[in-house]
Amino acid sequence: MPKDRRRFTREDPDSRKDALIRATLSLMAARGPSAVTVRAIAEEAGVTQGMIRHYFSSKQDLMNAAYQAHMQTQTEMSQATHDSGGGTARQRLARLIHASVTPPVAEPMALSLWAGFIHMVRRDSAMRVTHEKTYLHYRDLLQVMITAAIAETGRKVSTDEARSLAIACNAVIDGLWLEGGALPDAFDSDELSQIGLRSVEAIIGLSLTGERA
Amino acid sequence: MPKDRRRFTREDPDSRKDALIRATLSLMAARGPSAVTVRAIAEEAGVTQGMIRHYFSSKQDLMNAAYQAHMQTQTEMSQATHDSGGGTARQRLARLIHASVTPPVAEPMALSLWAGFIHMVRRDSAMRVTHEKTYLHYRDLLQVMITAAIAETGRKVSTDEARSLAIACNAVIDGLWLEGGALPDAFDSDELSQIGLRSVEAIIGLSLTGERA
DNA sequence: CGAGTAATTCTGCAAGCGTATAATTACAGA
DNA sequence: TCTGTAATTATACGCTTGCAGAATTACTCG
Repeated sequence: MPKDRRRFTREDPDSRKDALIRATLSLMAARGPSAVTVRAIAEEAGVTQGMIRHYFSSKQDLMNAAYQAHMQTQTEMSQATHDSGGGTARQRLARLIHASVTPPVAEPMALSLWAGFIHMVRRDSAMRVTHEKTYLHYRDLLQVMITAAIAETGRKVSTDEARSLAIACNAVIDGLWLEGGALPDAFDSDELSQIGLRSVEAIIGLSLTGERA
Repeated sequence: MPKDRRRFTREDPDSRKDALIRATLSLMAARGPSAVTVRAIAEEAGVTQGMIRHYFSSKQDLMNAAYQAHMQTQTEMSQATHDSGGGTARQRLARLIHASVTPPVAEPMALSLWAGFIHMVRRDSAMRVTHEKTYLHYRDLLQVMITAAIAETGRKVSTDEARSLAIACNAVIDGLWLEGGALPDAFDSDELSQIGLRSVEAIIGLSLTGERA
């Protein structure tokens, strides 16, 4: 009777789920969607494949959870810097922009993750809701901060105008994030951050750094 | 002796390859990377699966060809409008921007295609070369046109400055392209095009439409 | 310390995958 | 019209996939 069944310790559900989610994201980022199999996830998480269906109702369910976790992390990372520290609205806006186009928010693996999930977003309504919420939440934050930054200089903007400016600034940031992730070696360090800052300044017609462009 | 073997007609190699490539792109766009199987491709193209390995050395080889074909189409579509028609450099730049953020260049399926291929780009060197060439080609075109547009007003820009402006404008365009594709219902028609135009005007400090913002 | 139970591992299955190759067919040229 | 050959279809193989359920183990509670 060969008793080579592997030993294990019971862990609390949350840490097990977390391990599975982290394994999923790690595989998706490093090796693409086709490498995200239940067996690979289990191995990466250090468990056997049965655990996936024990803690999630299906592989797709785990994917949804992983996507949600990733988006939340991205949001938190880009906003942590600007929330803390205080300063003027312009300074906080500058910090938000910088954080959004530099690591750890902007890096090749984050782009891989985004690309790996985006096609599921189109077909899975739960994932689509997560996606829209995250995007609009970020853009709304941008809109509020742009409005505040402009207000500091005494000018006022209508809601419609602020919306357009936020869409534009969001596009610059998204574009730089995308390019930095797709061609990581094509730009100097800080180059994308500086370009992002100057572009937003030009779009909203306002210096964020105290210097004149 | 059941002779239910399907009838067929011989076609020239180019049209067969083209049908397989179009089927590949169609599946990738509509149903994502996991739906792109040799059997699905063959069915979509109206042939049997043996054809794929008859005309391509492997499925991956077909994927490369499809990616290349897609990128070439995108490039041609975005540049067709601005090349023809003449006009000032500013007018041609405005047309290029408009074409780049409106259908058929900017649409959900183009984004799906891009996302589906991007992870292969990271690992396959042939695909990476195609990717870099396409990206840099577009950005260089942008840089040339920005330089020309500014020159029309009598100003001059250094090469370094033109490069930064091109990266910034490319980011806006990419960002709007991405957002239009990811949330097709979140924007009015022409909204993204107008925002793109105004943003580029602000970044390069120049009116492209003859009006003052 | 012993029994119950839930967490975890293990094994198996049906379906689908990419690839290889044999069998057939359509067409060109003699 | 017949024959050779390349294009096309059809079939099969070995492997992997997601999923399901039985077997086993670690831990809790009396």
